[in-house]
Amino acid sequence: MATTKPEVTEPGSGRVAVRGADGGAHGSADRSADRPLRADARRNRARLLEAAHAVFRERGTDASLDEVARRAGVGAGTLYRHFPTRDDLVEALVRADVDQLAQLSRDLTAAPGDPDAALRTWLLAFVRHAMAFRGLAEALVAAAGSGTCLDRACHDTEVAAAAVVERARAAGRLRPDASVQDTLNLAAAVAWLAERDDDPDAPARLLDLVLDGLRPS
Amino acid sequence: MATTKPEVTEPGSGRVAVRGADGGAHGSADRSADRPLRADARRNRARLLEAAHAVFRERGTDASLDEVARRAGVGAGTLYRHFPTRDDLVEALVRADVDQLAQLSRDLTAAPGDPDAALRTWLLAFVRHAMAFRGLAEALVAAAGSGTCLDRACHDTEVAAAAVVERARAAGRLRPDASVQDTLNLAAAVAWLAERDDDPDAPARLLDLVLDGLRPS
DNA sequence: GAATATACGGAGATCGCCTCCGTTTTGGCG
DNA sequence: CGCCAAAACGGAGGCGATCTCCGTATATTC
Repeated sequence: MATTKPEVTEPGSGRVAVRGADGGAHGSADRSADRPLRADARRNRARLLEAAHAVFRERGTDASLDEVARRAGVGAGTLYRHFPTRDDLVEALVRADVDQLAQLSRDLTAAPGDPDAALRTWLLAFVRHAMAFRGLAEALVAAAGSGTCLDRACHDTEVAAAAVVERARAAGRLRPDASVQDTLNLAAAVAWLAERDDDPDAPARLLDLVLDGLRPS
Repeated sequence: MATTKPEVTEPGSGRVAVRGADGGAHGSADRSADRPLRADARRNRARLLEAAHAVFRERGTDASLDEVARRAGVGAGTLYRHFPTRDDLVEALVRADVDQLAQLSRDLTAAPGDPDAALRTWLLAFVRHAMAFRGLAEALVAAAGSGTCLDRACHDTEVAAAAVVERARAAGRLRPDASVQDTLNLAAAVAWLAERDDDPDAPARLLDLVLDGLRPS
């Protein structure tokens, strides 16, 4: 989602799906048996994702969830059953992007080539993804390491980042005192800054500024 | 405020004060005549600032304004009369810090010494101030150039920054393609990252990372 | 010690979050 | 089929936050 078209049909369309956040304020236990969703449930889930995509794009990740439900043509209860917290919804919207970033990381580290350029390429892709909705960068940084559902996405992203970062470090193109976390955080900060700037190459420009700081002196 | 003690008595205690944000959704015209506030009004204003300081410190700049009013022992109407928007309140809380930063800028540029070190000193002070409350960095960046009341604070800060930045640039210690805005924005981003990190020298560490990127290669 | 401008306060309209539970739909099975 | 239990739906409603409106109270002025 997000950058890619509103791909309504989820990867595992006929399987699993809901999975309470559990880490959050919602005490409800995990739905342990993961039987396939009923037809109407699947349909509504897709509608919700589509509506959320549209609404978040217009108003940012802080948009009203009731509005999402309204625009999806379902009741509020249905929304919260599928996505117990806002983060669950964001996570679902961002999932495809996260997987794409993981793939990109694999591609870049497999191919021979400048590890430095690869790092820049990957980070720029990350920044672009993190700018899919206003407030997303914030949500990602806030979720990192807090056990939230969105945290899964953060963790996966961090793993993907680690490969590219470590390769650059091994090639002596990254200062040793800058961790993977630092790198990712600073990239998120770039997205955070660039998201309120209509200049289309603000992301690249800012990223290059901080990236120069991350190289060894 | 913020870093300094809860200095309740405002600089111009007997003069001026309210000044509707005007740029916002509040259509009411400016209170043109700036006659002194009535005694009770001045007292309530001070109580509000004190309460806001405490509440924002505990819960960040997104805290409930009703709670601020409650804790100040005044009605909601009184709060909104004094500070029509949340930003007005934040601006008032931050005012003293802004002036202090302006002073620091003057001191640093007047004194002889390494312009590079001066830049770092000033930016670090800025980062510290921007971390006074959770959410402050966000509010500042959001307000910049949006005509809001908080925008005044941003502008003053930018002026203060410009002096220090331009001096560093003149000494060839800053890359030419990094503007004052960039510098300040990146420092705000550092504050934004550091505010959810309990490591007390995260600010300095992160600032040094980005500062290295801002120097000429 | 009025008179008047000024300021106060809090009830209440509106909106967003989230839950609860009566109702509806679906999918399997005889 | 038609029935039934499980699954899912929906929206009313409680709660808390924002912000306004206006009757009341208080300072200042003469």
